[in-house]
Amino acid sequence: MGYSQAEKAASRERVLGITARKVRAEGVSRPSIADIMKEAGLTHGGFYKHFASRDDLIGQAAALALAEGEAKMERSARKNKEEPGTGLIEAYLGKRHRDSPDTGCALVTLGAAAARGDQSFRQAYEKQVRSYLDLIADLDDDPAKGRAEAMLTLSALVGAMLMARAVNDPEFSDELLENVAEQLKRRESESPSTVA
Amino acid sequence: MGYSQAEKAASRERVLGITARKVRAEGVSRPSIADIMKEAGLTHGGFYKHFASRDDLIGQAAALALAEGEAKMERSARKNKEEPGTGLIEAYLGKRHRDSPDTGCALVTLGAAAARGDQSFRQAYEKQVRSYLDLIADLDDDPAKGRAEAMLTLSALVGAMLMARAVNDPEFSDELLENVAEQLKRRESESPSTVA
DNA sequence: TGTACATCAGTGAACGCGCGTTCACTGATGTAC
DNA sequence: TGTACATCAGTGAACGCGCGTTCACTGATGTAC
Repeated sequence: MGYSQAEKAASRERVLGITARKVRAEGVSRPSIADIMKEAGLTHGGFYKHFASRDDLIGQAAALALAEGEAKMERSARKNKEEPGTGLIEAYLGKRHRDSPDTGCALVTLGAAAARGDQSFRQAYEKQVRSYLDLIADLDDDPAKGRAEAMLTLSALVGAMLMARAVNDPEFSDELLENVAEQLKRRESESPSTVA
Repeated sequence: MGYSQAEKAASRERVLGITARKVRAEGVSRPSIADIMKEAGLTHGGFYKHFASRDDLIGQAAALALAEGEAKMERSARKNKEEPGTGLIEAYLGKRHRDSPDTGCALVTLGAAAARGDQSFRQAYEKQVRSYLDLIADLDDDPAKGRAEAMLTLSALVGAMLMARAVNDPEFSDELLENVAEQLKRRESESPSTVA
């Protein structure tokens, strides 16, 4: 039927965005090209006008998922509070975040996949980890707080969310999120600030 | 050729153990029945004498992987120290653990899969989380330390290992493990012990 | 204790389906003149 | 500004491979007598 260059670019971005969501929700191996294209309102044949292969798409979508997740998290954190440090903790360990992995932080959903992935996947993942560490340091009131402390905070956020999603009992899941959030916030306020 | 009941049981256990390792190393979707059976020294046809379906095997293997991982971790922790609390932290966040995911803690490798999995998978995962929390409480010197503190510790262990494996730069990975371990050990020794 | 026979773990060929990839084709876009 | 034509995004059929699953068959095991 003939399509303009703008339409092509729009199609590409639509496919990429849909895949970024699917990858977080279903993992890197499950989403099929046919399903993705159908959700984008296209047929599977045209796929290769946009991407060299399925791996190519998944790689780009994973990188996008990582970037999207953090951007969203940062917005929530800054919006919630005049104390964005605890705002981040509350947003990250919130039930809303737990219940919408498809739009949430991809460090949680893509960690195991990145560990088994190729170099570019791991680089994208690492970039996001570093970026989160900067964000945590940036949001904190106490600028003297160290890198090591940010690493502990990020590890606890990611680990708690991973487990809260994987566990079967909803109450236990809530308990995990709430307790870890409370511990981290207390740590934040007590602020021993004795950096090594 | 004819096989004894003991041989059948041995085959079954071999297949299950191999799959438990493969599942941690490659995820739940990748390992194929043919590959698993070949590694067990068998042909793929006999598979259904032992398991109802691929899903059946994967489910059982995931549960086994979770149990094996923790048992191994507990052994390392108790062996390493007269202070098994810090022993656990060192064993868990050690490079040996990072570099052998196929025999390590499956909370890390199977978290995202469990989140997308069926109820029995999630129950097995949850059981292991609870068991780890008990273990952490048990190993700690200070019996007054609370459940919430154990949750923070476990979250940090799991999150740090997830990221340390996913990141590309080996030095950064080391740094993550070392800093989080140091922070957790300091927390352990300072022991504010002010339980809510 | 020895013999006859049913069982069933393991084999390897075959089936069927899903899915990534290819390809000939269509027709509006967008450029050359 | 209008006309001719090459380009190429999108279509849908077809291909081929991997893989889960089935099945007829084999022959030692282990039980019945």
